[in-house]
Amino acid sequence: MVLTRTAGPDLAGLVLPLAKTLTALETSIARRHGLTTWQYAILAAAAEPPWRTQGELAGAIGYDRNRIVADLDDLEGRGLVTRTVDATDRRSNRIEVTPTGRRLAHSTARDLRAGTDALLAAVGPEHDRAALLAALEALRDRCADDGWRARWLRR
Amino acid sequence: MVLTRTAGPDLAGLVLPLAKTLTALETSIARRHGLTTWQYAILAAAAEPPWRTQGELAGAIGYDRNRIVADLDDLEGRGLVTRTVDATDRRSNRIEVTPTGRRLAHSTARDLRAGTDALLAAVGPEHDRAALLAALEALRDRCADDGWRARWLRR
DNA sequence: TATTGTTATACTCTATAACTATA
DNA sequence: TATAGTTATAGAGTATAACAATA
Repeated sequence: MVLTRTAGPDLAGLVLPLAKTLTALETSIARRHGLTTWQYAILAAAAEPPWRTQGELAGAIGYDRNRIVADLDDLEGRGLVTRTVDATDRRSNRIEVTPTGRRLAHSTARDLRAGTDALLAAVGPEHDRAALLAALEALRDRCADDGWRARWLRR
Repeated sequence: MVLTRTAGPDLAGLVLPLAKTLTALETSIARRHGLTTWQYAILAAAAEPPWRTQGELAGAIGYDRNRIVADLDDLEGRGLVTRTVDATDRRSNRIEVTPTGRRLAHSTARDLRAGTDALLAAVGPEHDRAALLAALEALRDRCADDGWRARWLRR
């Protein structure tokens, strides 16, 4: 969101613009396929069993159970997912992706993958790329570390 | 913002959560120093000469000339910056950071730096860290590349 | 009483337009 | 007329609360 001007290596100054671009890429690609980024996330997450309820689905992609309703209304209306009341618990809905929805999710994922690959090509040889991804994984794990979060993210 | 489930290395799935955490870190640290992230960005950018006008300052940090007004009102009211009409062009304001504002910017930057360093410590030896930063720079530059943007970011 | 889906409401951040004073 | 600063307004995205049906 913001520059953090410091003398040394500025991690935020490197990562934040990159994240902004990746978000724009997701938005652009999803849009070309007639989806919002959340709709694509829903489709992609729901495409892999086990089937989930609406709430679980929302939670699985970091969305919320309130907003997912309208998106599912739209996806269902376009024949990309089906919503059926669970016979064992009539409060909850089972979400299933139709073959059409599955194809759409796959083609979107393919384009998205091609776009990020075209970005990653800037990093050079294969082993540099692997090292980058490994380092990013280490950072991602540290981000989830309770100790680090308690020390640095408490208000 | 969103998961991009693909088979191979998922750049967005690695970078986006990291960016979210870095943003949360900035928000948290700035808040501890009584600032919003934008206010900190303003203070940090204005702290280094050449002195700028409001609009240039906003542009320099990716902010906009409308919203910076209220932030400068606040910063000025707290004695962290001064706003003086430019004598050569009475339409524009010259923004200057006070010694107090400078100290606040520095202490905030120090904490921010310490937080990201604690993250980067997860990456291991010094040369791995350097390689990561170099790779991120390459990605950042590729993000700005007109060819890539035209191919992947057009709507 | 608790939970699932649903709807309504409010809040934050951002984007656009319009006004003033200077040039 | 054009520009810098300012103000007001509208929009997207998000978060919170309340409701009906079901358990």
